[in-house]
Amino acid sequence: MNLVGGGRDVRNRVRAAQSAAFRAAEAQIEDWGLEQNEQGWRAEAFLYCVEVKPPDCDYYIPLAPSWLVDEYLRTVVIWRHDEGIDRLRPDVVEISAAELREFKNTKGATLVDGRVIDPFDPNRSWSVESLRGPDGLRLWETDEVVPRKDDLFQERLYCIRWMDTEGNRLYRSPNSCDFEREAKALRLLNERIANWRMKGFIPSAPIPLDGDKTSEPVRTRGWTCWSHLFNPRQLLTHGLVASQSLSNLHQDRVLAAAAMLNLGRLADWNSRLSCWLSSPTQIAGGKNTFLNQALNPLYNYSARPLSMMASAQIDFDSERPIRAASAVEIGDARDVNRECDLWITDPPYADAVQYHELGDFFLAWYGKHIRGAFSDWLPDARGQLAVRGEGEDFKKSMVEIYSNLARHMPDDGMQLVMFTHQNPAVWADLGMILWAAGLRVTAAWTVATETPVGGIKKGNYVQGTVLLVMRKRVEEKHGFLDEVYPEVEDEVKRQIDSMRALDDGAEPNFGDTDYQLAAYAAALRVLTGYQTLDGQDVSHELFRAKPTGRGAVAEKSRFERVIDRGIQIACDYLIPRGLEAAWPSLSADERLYLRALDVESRGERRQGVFQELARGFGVRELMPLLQGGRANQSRVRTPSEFGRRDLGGGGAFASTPLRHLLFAVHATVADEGKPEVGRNYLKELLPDYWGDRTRLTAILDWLASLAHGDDDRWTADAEGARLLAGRLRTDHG
DNA sequence: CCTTTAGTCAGGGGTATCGT
DNA sequence: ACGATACCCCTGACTAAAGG
Repeated sequence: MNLVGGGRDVRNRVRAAQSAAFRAAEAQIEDWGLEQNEQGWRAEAFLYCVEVKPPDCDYYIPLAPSWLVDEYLRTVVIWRHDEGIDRLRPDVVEISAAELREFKNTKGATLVDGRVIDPFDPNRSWSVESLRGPDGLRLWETDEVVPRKDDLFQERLYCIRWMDTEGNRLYRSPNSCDFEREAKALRLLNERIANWRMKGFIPSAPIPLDGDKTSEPVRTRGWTCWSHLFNPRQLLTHGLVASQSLSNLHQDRVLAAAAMLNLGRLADWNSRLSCWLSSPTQIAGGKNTFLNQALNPLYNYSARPLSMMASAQIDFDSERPIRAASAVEIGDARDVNRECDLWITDPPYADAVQYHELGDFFLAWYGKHIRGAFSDWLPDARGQLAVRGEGEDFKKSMVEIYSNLARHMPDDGMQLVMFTHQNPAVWADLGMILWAAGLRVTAAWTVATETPVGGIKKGNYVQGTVLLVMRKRVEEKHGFLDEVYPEVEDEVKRQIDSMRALDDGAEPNFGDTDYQLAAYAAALRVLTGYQTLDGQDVSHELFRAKPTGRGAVAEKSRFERVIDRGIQIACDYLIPRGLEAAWPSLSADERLYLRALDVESRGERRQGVFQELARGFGVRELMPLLQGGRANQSRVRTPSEFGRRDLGGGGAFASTPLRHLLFAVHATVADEGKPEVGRNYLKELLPDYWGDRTRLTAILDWLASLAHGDDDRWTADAEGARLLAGRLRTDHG
C-alpha cells in the first residue's frame, strides 16, 4: 500500500536512496578490488563447493551432483590429482559437442543419491550420513563464517565466470590471486563483523532447531545462525549495502521499509543456498534461495558480485497510486476488530508451506530495524501465532478466525477465500470450517491454470485456485437429511450440466478433478444454507471426538456423508461419452473401471484421483483394477494385463459381466485376432448372453476407441475389442 | 503376537522449458 | 536474465500385508 501504492514521489525517493546506497557500496568494493582481476576482467559469478575427506581417502573430494558448469558454453570442471597434495585441482575446460554428450552421460558427479563418489574410482563411495557420524556435525559458533579446519565439510572456490575487457564471457579456475581476494574478503569481514552485528547490518538471530524446514541446515551443515547461510563474500557485500541503506534514515518509514525489502532480495538471490543452474539454451546462472519453499543446503552453489545484484533491487509500478484509507497491521486474525464489507483471505492449509519458518530467513536481515520503523511489529510472536498443523487445533483456530471475521462484517457483506489444494477431501474440510463459522457458500470458482498448447493435460495439473464466495448465514434454516439429499442431487446435476455446456468436444476445459471440486462446491452450497441438520449443529460434528486406539475407524459425520453423496451423484452423472445406453445396467465396480479408463485416457496418472473415484462409486477394492506402478504412474489394467487374474474369483469386480468381457477381449488378442474363442467364452459364462449382447457391443466399441497414437499399451487390446464387437454384432446363434 | 517387508504417497531436489 | 511452471525421480514417513 505505502510503497507500491505510493505513486511517483515515493518511487523516485526510494530509487534515489537505493541507488545511492548501491553506488557507495560498489565504490568501496572497487576500492578493495574484490571483484576484478589483475587484467581488468570483471567477475560475474563465483562457484563454490563443499569438499570432504573420507577417513580412508588421502585427498579431499569436491562435491557436486554435476560438474557441468555451462551447457550452453560447453564448459565443465575436471578434477586433477597432483601427487602428494590432498586438495584436487579444478580444470575448467571448454569441450566439444560430442564430448559434452559423453560428459552428460557419465556426468562425473561426486555426489549421487546421498553418497560421495571418488572421482577417480566410481566404485569407491561413502554415504554422507555415515560420514556425518552418529553424533552429527559440529555446530558452528555464531561468529563463524567459514568451516573450521577440522570440520568434516570444507568449502572451496572452484570456478569464476569473468567478463573480459572486450565483453567476452569466460569461465576460469581460480588462481592464487583469486584466492588472495577471497582471503581479503574474509579479513575485511572479520574486521567489521562484530560492529555490523551490533548495528544489525548482518543477521545475528539463531536458526530455530526444531522447525520442519529450519532443522535441515543445522543437521546437514551445522549452521546455527542465519548468517551461516551466507559466505564471507556475500556477507561483506550485503553488510556494505545494509550499512549504506539503513544508516541515516531519519525515521523515514518508507525508506526503511524499502531498504529492508531490498536486503531481503539480496539475501534471496545471493546465499549459500543459491544453486547454480546450467541450461542448454542459455548461459548458466545462479538461482534464488527460495526457488523452492524449503531451506536445502547445497553441495555446490554460486555467489554473485555486487555488480550482478543490481537487477535484484526492488522496483515497482508508480503509475497507479492507491488513494484509500489503508492500514497494514500484523496480528492474530482472531483479534481483528475492524468492521469490513469484504474480507479476502488466503489461509494456509495444514503443513503445506511453512511460511512462519521460512520468513525468518528474511527477518534475520531486517533485524531490529523493523521495530525501529514499525513500532507495532510483533517480530517474535509469528511462530506461535501461525495457524498450522492438522486436526482439532487447526480446525478450531480456523473456525475462530472466520467466526471473528464474520462478526465484523455487515449482514450483506461478503467473504472471499482463496484456496489451492489437490486433494478435494481437504478442500471439503475447509468447507466445513467455513460452515461452522456461520458462513454460507454462494459460489465457488475454480480458476483453471494454463495447460500446454495442444497437449493432453498431464501430471499434477490441478493447480487451479478455488475461490469460495460466502455470505453470512442470516436466516436460521433447519433441515433434515432426507430432504437435503434430493436438493444436493439437483444442485450437483445443475452444476455439472453448466460445466458440460462449456466443455464441448475435442478440447476439454475441465479435468476430472475440476468436476469433483465443483461437485463438492455444489454440495456445500446447499449444505451451508442450513443451520442444523437433524437437529445437530455443524461445529458439534466438526469437533466430534474421534475414536482412538488400534483399528478404530472414524465414523463419518452426517455432513461428510452428504458431501460424499454429492460426489457420488457427480460420479454417476458423469458418464463417459458413448456409454450412455449401457450405463444404467452396470454395477458400481463396472462403472468405476470404465470411468477410471476414461479418466486415464485423458492423461491422468495419479493414484489419488483413482482413489477419489473409487470413493465416489463406493467401491472398496481399487487396487485390483490398477496396474502396479509408482505414485503418479498409476494406470488401469488393460484386458491383457488382467489376463486370467482373479477371473470369476472372490473380488466384486472379478465376477462381473464386464470382467468376463475383458477376458474375452484378451482371449481374442491371444488367439491372434480370432474372436471365436472370446465369443464362445461369453456365451458359456453369461447367463443372459443374448440379452446382454447389445450393451456388451457398445462397451467393446468404446474400448476399441481407446487406442491413442502415443500409447501402444492399448493398441492390441483395442483391436481385439473391435474384432470381438464385430463378431458379437453379427452373432445370430 | 511381533517382526520384517513391500507398498504408498506427499513433498522436495534437481532439471527442463517457456514466455517476457 | 528472470520468473514461472512442469516433470521426473528420490526420500522419508508411514502403513498394510506377509511371515515367523
